[in-house]
Amino acid sequence: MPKPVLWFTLYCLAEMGAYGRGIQISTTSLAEKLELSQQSASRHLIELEHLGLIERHITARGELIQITNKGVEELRRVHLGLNTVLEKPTPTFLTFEGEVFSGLGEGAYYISLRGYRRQIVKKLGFDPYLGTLNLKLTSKIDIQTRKELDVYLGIVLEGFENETRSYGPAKCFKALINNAVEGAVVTAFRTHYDESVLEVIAPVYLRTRLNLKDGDKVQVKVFILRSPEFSA
Amino acid sequence: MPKPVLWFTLYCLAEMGAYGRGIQISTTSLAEKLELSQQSASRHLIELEHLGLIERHITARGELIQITNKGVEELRRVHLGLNTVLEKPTPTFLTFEGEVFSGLGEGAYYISLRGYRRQIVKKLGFDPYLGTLNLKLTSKIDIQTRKELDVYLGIVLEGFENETRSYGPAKCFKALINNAVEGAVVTAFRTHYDESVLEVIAPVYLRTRLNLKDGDKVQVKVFILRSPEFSA
DNA sequence: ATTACTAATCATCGAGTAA
DNA sequence: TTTACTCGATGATTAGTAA
Repeated sequence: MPKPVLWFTLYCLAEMGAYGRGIQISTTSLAEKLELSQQSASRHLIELEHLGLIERHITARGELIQITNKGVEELRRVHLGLNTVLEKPTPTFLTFEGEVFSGLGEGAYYISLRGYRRQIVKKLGFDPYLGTLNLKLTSKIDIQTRKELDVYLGIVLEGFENETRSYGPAKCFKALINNAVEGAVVTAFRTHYDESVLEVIAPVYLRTRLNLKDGDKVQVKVFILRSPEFSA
Repeated sequence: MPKPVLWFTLYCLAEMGAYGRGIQISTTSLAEKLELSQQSASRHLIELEHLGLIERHITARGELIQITNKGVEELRRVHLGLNTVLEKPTPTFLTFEGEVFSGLGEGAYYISLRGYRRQIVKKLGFDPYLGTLNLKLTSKIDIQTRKELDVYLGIVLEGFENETRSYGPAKCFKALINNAVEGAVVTAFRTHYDESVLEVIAPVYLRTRLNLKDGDKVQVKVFILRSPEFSA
């Protein structure tokens, strides 16, 4: 979590449209909105950039500011917290629809590692098929929803290291694929690769079990744990 | 708007349950959550109390903290802002159901004042019947929703003064009563009386027009202006 | 215009401690 | 145990100004 003052500046930027389309603004006008000096606005932007929460392109007449995925995550975290506090119903599951595509087989590699595999058996309750089903999310709303996963509590697979290298932690959610097979969705922890992809694992080979080929549509129901995580 | 640091402390308190039931907590344990010193936690609580955002009852072993309506409003304001930013659909109207009851006739008094009446004609487009229909909200969800009105933009009736005294500003929302009559809901601006009451005005005498007597249920559809207000 | 440096100012914080 | 004071240290903000 960034410091409250910085979070607030980030929030202000978002209100002005820096999420998505991005905005062009001068530090002076930002300062007015924040009720701070031009110098402080400038410093805040520098610090937010260093934290990786915004991207900037400084031009002659102001700067182009865009909130990064990491930045949106910080906003989303508080949003979820407020949802809970203000008694907005928190979903118990999220549904996605994606198209099957072939990855490069890294999924299979990671799952085959004993460090991960043993945790999957223990924490998810099944011995995974050694491969992942990659789903490309196409609708805008699904991609949007996908990002919400980042701030929900999931089942954590701890990072570990073997002789060769070290492996980071990952976050899983139990899931139901095509309303038929129980499995899980796996997301790397705090690594922002492609936000429009869902990686699914299951105890069985999903392609044969569900008779899938590239381009087929698949529905996934992802189960959320109650409260949003709240930590740095 | 309180300072960002204080807002954040307020938010933390809310997360711990200080909204609604209230919490018993020591400044030391609060300090841990905030990652601040006990002294700072203490100071924050003092300041929040001075701002009227929380109420405290200090006991031998910690203090009882309760977030006030004003405090919740501050949280709600940011929540709504985040809704907009994160592209959650903002409602265009809110619906309520309440029971008719007889007030003390102050409604009629206020509306009869030229200072308000002229603004109603001009800004709401009708000449109001000189009285209000009081609705008591009974369901918890309606009372909850009623509070949301505080942070939405409405049509503002400016305050004024006459020979006798001065009158504060009020906020209105156009409304549809029982899906039949067009009128408006009036809320005093930043005065927190009874949060479970809705005051309705209309160009006609609603009790005869809709054939209402005390205790009858009435549906009200309240129309919201686009964006939430964002100011002190 | 801009952004952002340095230096001076001012607010906030935490240590120590009283009640 | 508590809360919350004083006060010196820390850190954030603004003024002035360079680029």
